[in-house]
Amino acid sequence: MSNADKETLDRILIAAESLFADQGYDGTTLRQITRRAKVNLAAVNYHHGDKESLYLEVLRRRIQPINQTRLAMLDEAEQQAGDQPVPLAVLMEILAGPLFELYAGPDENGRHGARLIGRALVEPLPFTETFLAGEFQPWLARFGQALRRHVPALTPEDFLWRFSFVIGALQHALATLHRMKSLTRGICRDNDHNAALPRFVQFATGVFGARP
Amino acid sequence: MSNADKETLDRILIAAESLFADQGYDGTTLRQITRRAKVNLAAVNYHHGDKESLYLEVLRRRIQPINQTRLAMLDEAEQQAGDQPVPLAVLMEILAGPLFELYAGPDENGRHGARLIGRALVEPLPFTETFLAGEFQPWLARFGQALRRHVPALTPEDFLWRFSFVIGALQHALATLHRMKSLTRGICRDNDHNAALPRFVQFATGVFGARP
DNA sequence: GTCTATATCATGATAGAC
DNA sequence: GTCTATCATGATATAGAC
Repeated sequence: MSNADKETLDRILIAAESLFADQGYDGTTLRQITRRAKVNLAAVNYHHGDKESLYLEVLRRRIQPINQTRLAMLDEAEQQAGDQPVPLAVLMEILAGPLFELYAGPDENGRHGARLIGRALVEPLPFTETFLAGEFQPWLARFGQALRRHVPALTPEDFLWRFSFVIGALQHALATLHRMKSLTRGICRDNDHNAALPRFVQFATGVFGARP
Repeated sequence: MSNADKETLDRILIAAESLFADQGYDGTTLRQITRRAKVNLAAVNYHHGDKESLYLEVLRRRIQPINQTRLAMLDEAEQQAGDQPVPLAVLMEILAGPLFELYAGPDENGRHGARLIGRALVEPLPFTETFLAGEFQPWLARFGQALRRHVPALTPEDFLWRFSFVIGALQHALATLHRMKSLTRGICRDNDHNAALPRFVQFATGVFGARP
């Protein structure tokens, strides 16, 4: 693949990502994307097929590395723990860390990607369902097992409800990180991932910690 | 207002509500709404002006009674508590109870309204911002004060982060209540508000309970 | 591979008859 | 108040020149 291709492709993906994160799938037009990417309208169809395919590519580009990292972190943590359960705080770091790192990392567009992941999971589009299920199911199954060991007395239903609450808190945090200042009347800062991650870990550890 | 008016108006609002809840604002067309409501396409413009006004009316119809109920419950709880803080579990019932009651109540369309509230708060549309701020700010301020008394040692920033996590959990629970079965591979039931509310109260009480 | 030009269609909104 | 008919716009997608 030539260099010019790569740049055009990347510009489209990056422009699409930030617009999808801000406005959602239906709220974003291909014209907005090509305008921001400074490419011709036809380029997106040529490179990515239709709008749905483009959206899935944007998602896949962010979700796959994150879930790979999570699996690798889980591997290492379980090896270190031996027969013992992986500590709760470590599990929650595995859950949230890669997302906040994407948000904060060297890739300045990562924060749009992280926000988009939160948004894509909240508002389901029909054509993303099987894709998202396939992307998350493998690592979520293993993560759930590891987490389950900390609360063996909970019924499966109780466990899943608690897990659902924690996932909701994480997605909400990701989706609002860029406007926390206005949401908190100036008390919290915008994009303050350094504040968010440890507080989330503490929060989530407490939820699954030793309580009735 | 004549009876026929009211029925037409209501049919439009109810149809719009369920479609907005399923597909979001941008994903829903006026034609879908009028088709489901079995009214003419022009009726919605005649009665409600444009699409944005209709959306705001749909939201207002659900949000106003809920926040009024919350304020009344808070009044009563504070009167009962006297100088003492209102118990945490009571506060969380005030936060979540009216929403789950709308979801489960005698109005069979309430569940779409409850889901829409969750969705409207997650994915902000430019033209809803001032409306939503105005609707929630009055009661949220009082609720925050009451909740704050349980964790006076927390910094304002820590407090707001925890509150944000809890709000996110609540919104996520509301937004996914109708598809919990598929999300949990059959373990939780769909629309099981009787399972969700007490578990949320327990969860949220724990988050603000006596922990470091 | 890239762009111009365009085909095709659906949308929100309205004018005007009844 | 309600409906038919229609408008202007902007959407996705593609055909075909270069």
